Amino acid sequence: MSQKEEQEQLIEKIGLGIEERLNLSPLASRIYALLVLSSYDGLTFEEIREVIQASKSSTSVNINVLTQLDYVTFYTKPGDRKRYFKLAKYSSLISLEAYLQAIDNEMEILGNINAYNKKYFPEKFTNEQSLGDIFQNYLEEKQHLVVRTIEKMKSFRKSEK
Amino acid sequence: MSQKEEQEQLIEKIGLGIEERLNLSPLASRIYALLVLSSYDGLTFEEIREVIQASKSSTSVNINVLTQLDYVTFYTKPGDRKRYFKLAKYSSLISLEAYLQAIDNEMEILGNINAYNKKYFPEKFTNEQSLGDIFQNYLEEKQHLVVRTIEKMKSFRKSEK
DNA sequence: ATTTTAGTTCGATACTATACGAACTAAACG
DNA sequence: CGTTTAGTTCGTATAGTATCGAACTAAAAT
Repeated sequence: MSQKEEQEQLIEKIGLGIEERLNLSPLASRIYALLVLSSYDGLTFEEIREVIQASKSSTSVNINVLTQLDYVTFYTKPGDRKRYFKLAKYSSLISLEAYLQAIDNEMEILGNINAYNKKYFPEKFTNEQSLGDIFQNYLEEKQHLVVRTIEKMKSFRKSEK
Repeated sequence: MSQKEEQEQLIEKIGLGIEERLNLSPLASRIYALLVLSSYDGLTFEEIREVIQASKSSTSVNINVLTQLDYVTFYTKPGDRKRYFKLAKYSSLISLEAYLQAIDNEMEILGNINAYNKKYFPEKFTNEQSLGDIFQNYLEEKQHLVVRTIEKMKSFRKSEK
């Protein structure tokens, strides 16, 4: 299998994952995926278009979405109007921060549910808690893991500067 | 605020979360949310319809989706044609198992990406790994956490029987 | 046996998301 | 100054859900 074929197949595979995890459009996800596989040096608008086979307008819109979300950055070269797009080095940090938000939200909701049930069904609430406890414990540990990972990444970034 | 109002607001809030996390339709998510708040005793088809304010057809379809996915079960009473729907006791186990699948998939993809980059950009690959390592480590720990939680839940279930 | 209850299935409609082409802009080049 | 390059913006087409109402079915009640 040629590199091109390998690349194409991987883009589809990664793209589907991105689409789910980050809630991006298929096209944005494919661009993201392409950049994951090409992140060593930036790709131009036209290079991206050629691989992804999308119109200028869609390419433009979706690259902009990705840059606005800080998943993608670009650099320019003197005497060259093109932009060179690449995956933001800390895109994984960005997405983890978003994920932490989601976890916090889930924990808040779980709190709401417990409060509601305690208020309106106090008698049934006390027993039969263990399964809920296991889940709550899981959520807390996951939250800690994400927080720790974010910290690790940040301190790595600091050490680089 | 009345119980009804509180319930309505919580249903919307929980529903949005479910919609994202489990990729269910808005209506299915709301039904799920309602059952989370009423799981002590089952609700009938009509009771669900009334709270959710959806048509019979949509209600039917979406309850069936939820039962097929094992998020919801029902019981019947002798001499009563209605079904009483409630959240499956182990719905959280079911969704964690789905989540584990997603993590495994993500890890496989990460492996694919590394293999691809190693193959086509071997020189750039060796240095600059640390950030990727942090992420990979995070994924592994998350996987373990989920596996451990699933085991806890299963052994809890066993102890109940 | 006919009516009611409890839901199911089908086809139509409405809504949203995704992507496109064509016309446009702004900078640089010749 | 006119043209090319590098993209942007706008309105439109299309496709894929989600939900609905209406007609249907199967079991139970009268």
